[in-house]
Amino acid sequence: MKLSTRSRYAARAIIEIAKQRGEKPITRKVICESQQISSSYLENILIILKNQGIIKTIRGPKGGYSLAKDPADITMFDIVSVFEGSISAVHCVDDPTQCARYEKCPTKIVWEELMVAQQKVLKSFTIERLMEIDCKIPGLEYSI
Amino acid sequence: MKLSTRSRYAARAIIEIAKQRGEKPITRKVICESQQISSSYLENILIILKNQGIIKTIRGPKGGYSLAKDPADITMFDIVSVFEGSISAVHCVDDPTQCARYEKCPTKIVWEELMVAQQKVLKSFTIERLMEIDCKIPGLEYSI
DNA sequence: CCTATAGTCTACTTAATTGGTAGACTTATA
DNA sequence: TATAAGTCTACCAATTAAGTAGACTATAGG
Repeated sequence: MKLSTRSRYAARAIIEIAKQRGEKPITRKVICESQQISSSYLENILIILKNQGIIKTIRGPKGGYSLAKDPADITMFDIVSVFEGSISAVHCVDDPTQCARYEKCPTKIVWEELMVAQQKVLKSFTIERLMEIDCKIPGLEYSI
Repeated sequence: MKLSTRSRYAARAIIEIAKQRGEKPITRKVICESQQISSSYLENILIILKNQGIIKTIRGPKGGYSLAKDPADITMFDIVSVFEGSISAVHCVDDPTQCARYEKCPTKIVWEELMVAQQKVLKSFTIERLMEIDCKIPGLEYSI
């Protein structure tokens, strides 16, 4: 049930990007330095976010990353689900044909409710909302 | 965010054990056959459940597995948390000292709410409740 | 046009985890 | 005392996660 570091790094990077408030793109170097994430590793993550249409990029000097849509239209669910595949805990919840006993399986009900609860929480957090929560503490960084 | 097969097998095995309703222990062989789980693999899982005081065992002929407590006192949270470690998605939610920025980290709030929501769902499902939901369909089995 | 900046692509490495298996050993019933 | 059961130790293979390296491409600005 652990979230991959990819999801967590993505969340932190997106917030860093959102802080620019559309003024100018932020470079990967700056994100890495403030978030203490390896640049090459973050590259993989940002490419995926770009392909998902969550962020956009500009190459060359003065280039960098910026949000592809309004912070109010990006949720934590959008970000996390890219890296965790489906967020459902069990395959059969996504694809009931996978399990012959699906219709009457007692445990299935647990996994379904779990997924619904998770989605609800993740969808409730937009980047906009997180920006309101955010506050800068220079000199401190994440350890995970 | 996927649940390991250990958790899922454990849940299914526990339900199988609970079906005996304390009459006599059920052998691993019987559980495996009805649940289509490898006996050696399930052994590892059942040992862990035993060490957690969730089930108890009797060795030798007429031996097998039975619940160590009342089905109403065993929740899905008890079972899942053994195999997933903590169910929290991120370390810092368990141990805030791990992260220097914890106090004001905007993403932390998401992971915390996620954990709370998960716990709530898992704790709401007791084995007793699942037994009421359960229904037998002989000849069919789980595919996952 | 050249150069420096900054993203992109491909491919690798390493370590951990997951899922699973084998076989010797212990316990206890009949 | 034979046999049915759980237990312990140790291994194996496949996958995924995390991270790295280096060549390549695009573009702003002089």
